[in-house]
Amino acid sequence: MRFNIIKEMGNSRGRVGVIETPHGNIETPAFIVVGTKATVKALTVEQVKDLGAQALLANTYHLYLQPGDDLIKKAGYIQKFSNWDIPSFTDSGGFQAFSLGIALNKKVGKVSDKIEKMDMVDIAGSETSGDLVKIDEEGITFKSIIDGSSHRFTPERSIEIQHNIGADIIFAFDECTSPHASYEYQREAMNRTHRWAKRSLEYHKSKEASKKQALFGIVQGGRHKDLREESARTIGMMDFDGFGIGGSFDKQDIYSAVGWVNDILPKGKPRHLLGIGEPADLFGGIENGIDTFDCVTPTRIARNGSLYTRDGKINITNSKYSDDFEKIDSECGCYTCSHYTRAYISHLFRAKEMLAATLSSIHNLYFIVNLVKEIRQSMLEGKFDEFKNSFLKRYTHLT
RNA sequence: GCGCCGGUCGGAUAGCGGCUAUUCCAGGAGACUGUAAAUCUCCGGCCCUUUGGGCAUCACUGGUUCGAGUCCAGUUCGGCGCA
Repeated sequence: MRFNIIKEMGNSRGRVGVIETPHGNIETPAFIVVGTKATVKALTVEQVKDLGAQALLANTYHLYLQPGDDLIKKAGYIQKFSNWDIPSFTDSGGFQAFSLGIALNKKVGKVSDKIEKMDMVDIAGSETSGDLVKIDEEGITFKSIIDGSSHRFTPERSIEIQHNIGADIIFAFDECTSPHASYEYQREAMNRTHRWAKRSLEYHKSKEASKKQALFGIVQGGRHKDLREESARTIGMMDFDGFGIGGSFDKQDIYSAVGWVNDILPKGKPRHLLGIGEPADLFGGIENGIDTFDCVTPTRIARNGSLYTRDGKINITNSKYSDDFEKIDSECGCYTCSHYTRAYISHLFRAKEMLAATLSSIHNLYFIVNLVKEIRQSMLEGKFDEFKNSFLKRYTHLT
């Protein structure tokens, strides 16, 4: 993998670049489409490519459990197995320490609106007590979400599985903490993640796969400036090919946290912001030095009836759309908008037809993927701020 | 005409003497950020001084009872059977 920076913005941390992988280039900034189980839900990979996606991201934990990483290797890696003939990423499985642990247990998300002190006290003590996950120094013990069987991931095992899956860019094994975790716990988890990063890197470098697959280290530290900076220094000094910024955020502080980190990370390597992708977050991330994003939001909310428009999100199942014969977004050039109306999509949801998920996912992914492309273009033209302001003004209905 | 069975929210249901009448569907709204998500949450009689409170309600009328959707009688509507 190689990363070339084409242009740096003078007035912010933003940059335009190209990541070269064995399966093609990614023009950055870019939105990476999530296909956890080696499929983007409701879509064929041809549909995903047609809407403009440059790369895909799958998940180590899910593919290890089903169908098994050995099988994917045997099939000819993920490129052959699932016909993903474009650049690909795999997440390390570390996020599941959070999503199947404390997040499930306490029903909290990774991005928090309101950090309440009472919650912090309640949750800090039981941070690792999720029913499906146990964390220790060596690794993480999971219960399978499929059959309840017990499985263990260590940094070495995660990398081995990711080698078997064969994505172009893979991630070090890390621990994602709850935004409600105490400072002390965030520090403890961050330090563990650093030790795991070193082990992930050493294992990776010892294998032949490291010549084809790039390994990104992950910066943690929650929403605390000192921890984020310490994590960026520690991970940034290691010989990774690029970096992921992970963990939990206070909704208001995502961009500042990203900025703290990117001021420290080496400039010449790509930075991926893990799991963030609301329109406003894309602008905030990019101007703070993020090169790639992945996020489930466009596809998940699509399946649940929420669709992006230039004027904000709409819930297409609302009764007022049942006889609305306009496009989802009047300015959208996606396949869905060029062929179907709001009324039709609304009908498909009410009738519980599968096509609702497909057409909605195409639209939302197109919206986000191409928004990032527009942002990239605005950067090349030196009009980032102008584009950002006009987009967000309209999207958030603020005048 | 006689007999039997039944009428509970828009639909379908639970409840078989007790305190807040259940659940599912349809309907309305909201949530979702490295996917246990085609998922989840909330609303659904009326009124008020609405973080609460009050009054109703199980076809209708009357009765038994401390207490009735529930038991009894009649009425009414519907289904089935027999003439």
